[in-house]
Amino acid sequence: MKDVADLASVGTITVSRVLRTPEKVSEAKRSRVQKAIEHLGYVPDNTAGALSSNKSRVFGAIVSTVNDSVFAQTLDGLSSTLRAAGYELLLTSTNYDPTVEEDALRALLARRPDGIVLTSTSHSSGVKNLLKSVNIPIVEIWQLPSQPLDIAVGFSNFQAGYDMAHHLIGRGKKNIAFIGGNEPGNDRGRRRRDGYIAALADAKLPPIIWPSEDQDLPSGIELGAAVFEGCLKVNPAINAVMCVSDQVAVGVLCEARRRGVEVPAGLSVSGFGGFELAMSSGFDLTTIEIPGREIGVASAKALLDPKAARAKKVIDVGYTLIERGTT
Amino acid sequence: MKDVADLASVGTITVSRVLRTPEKVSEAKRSRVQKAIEHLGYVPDNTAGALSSNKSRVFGAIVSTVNDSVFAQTLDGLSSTLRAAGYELLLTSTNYDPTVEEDALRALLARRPDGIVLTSTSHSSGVKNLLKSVNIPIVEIWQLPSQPLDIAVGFSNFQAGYDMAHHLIGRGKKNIAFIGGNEPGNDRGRRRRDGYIAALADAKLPPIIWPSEDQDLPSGIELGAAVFEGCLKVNPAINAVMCVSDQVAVGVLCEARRRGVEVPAGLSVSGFGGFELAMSSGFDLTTIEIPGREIGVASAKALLDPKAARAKKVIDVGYTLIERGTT
DNA sequence: TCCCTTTTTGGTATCGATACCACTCTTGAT
DNA sequence: ATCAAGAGTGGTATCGATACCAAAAAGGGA
Repeated sequence: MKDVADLASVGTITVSRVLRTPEKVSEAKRSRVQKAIEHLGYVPDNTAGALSSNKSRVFGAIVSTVNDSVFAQTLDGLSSTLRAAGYELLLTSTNYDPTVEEDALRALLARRPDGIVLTSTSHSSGVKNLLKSVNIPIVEIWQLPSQPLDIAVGFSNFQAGYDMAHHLIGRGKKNIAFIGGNEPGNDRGRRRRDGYIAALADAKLPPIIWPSEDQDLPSGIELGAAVFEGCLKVNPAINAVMCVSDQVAVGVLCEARRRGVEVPAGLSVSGFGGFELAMSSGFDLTTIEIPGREIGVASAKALLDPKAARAKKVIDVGYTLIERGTT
Repeated sequence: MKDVADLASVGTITVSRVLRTPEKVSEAKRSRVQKAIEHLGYVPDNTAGALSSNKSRVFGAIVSTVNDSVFAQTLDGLSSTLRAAGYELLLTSTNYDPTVEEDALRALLARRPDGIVLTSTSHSSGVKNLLKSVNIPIVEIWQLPSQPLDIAVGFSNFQAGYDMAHHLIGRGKKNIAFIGGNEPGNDRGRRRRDGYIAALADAKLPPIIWPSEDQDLPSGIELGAAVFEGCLKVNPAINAVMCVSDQVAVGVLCEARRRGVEVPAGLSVSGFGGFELAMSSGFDLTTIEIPGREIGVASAKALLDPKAARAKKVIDVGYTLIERGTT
């Protein structure tokens, strides 16, 4: 920076101002400095800037996994929006292991981020204390918690589950099973199941949950395929399955087609998530779409302007129930 | 840090050593310092450490998208391995827009990463100059470039395309079409297609490529579904389709089933990528699986020990051709 | 023309850790 | 008993930017 300042015959502080607050520097010097920067190929050192200004221009994210298409969209929206504003994203994934969260957070805080995004689950007290001790915006995403730590961006899984069950009931189905949602450390599916249970209770219908907590079955597509042997065999009266995810639903549809089960006449199927495949003509699945990218964009905005976001506290981006051919 | 040092009655430098090189501190002081750290809830400031030691303990990654399951696995492997070694990952995605790469890189370099991972495509000269001017390990992933900038981790798309075409030829198919691979800014699919063309040339068979460059068709599953109207109608003799991705292949399979086309007797179908769905019993797709996570892990190791990695220069993780029911 | 306000500019201290060097204290061999 | 080698420890300068304050330059009205 000293070199740039010398070449442009200005003070170092003026170089700093050209980069951070160009409007405060006169046109003449600004262009001289810019030319010098280009000529020397100067790349500023943000670690030094972070130390002196106490602003790292970096945000941290702790997510359960990047390996999920809707989740990836959120990251995409987050990172693009932040980068457009001159910020970068420090990413950490926990792989659904809650014991990792505190370590990951500690490592993140050592990099002095200007804010943190994390997936909202039940956090350990260590995590809560760490978050309370730093004075930066905290954004919890996806599930809207009843008691947000600071700011929350997401939607209600319970309500989504309720709505979908209500939709199936409205189609005249009386024996509706809920498939999946027992993966440990992922309570989002569980909340959708709770919504399902509530909707069936309101309609005075008995809930059927499969598989039960103690059954160890594969997840995703394979679970869907196993429905026919495991769930429908025990209870052949079932004429609708509400799946915890689109992946499971696609598994059910593939297997139904193979067995010649008519959808939706013989069996209604619904999904959740807006998985690309489900939208395609080949499946035509009724599902609930989550605006994944929008969650990312809204979180980024909350981080960039925490004052405005804190006024709202909870930002509900909603979801869309899309009725298609399988119900 | 001063507070911790005072509480433990040691010098600040000893506190620093407890955190970075604990083996160089006597047992007694080490535990005293550790107790003080815990008692005060001290979280070290890495930005200061980065400034003085010239080591940020952060690596940068520039990827085209996180929204792709195999890609996400790579990120996952990368981030987990780095975190286990006490490093963090600064993530930037370009959304397949090559003009973004230079800006993203410049922003990344301002954070003084200890190394950089980027997807190997043709880089602009600005990007190359920036990379040359910094003296840190650069790892190019996925496609193995003929002239690596520094270190490369991946596999040969050309060879993969060649092998799959060879496999189909070996199954006795003579009229093999290649579906997809024309998306702009993504030359990996194009290389697989080139491998296909080479294999057909070796077998003295005519290549059939669909869609042509100027046709504007959807990508992914929808493209697969469109094959029957667009490609097979023009050339009904085709009895095998080699798809640029598993998504496209799944689209073909769904539509084939609907139309009652027998697979593989009437039409062989192959994919690429190891998309979860393709592995499932519902599709049983012949495909080429890429060890996405392994690419990430190997890249992380290369970043952490560049000397060893530079000795190899190019690390080929290979791929696996998995013959299943569709060919 | 002069004085006051506003804009533009630069000097210096500072952020919090680590590198470097110097020093003390062991330990073990002669 | 003496000395050398090495382990353990601390003081101080330093990394490269920005905050803070002061000063200079530029307008603008009387």
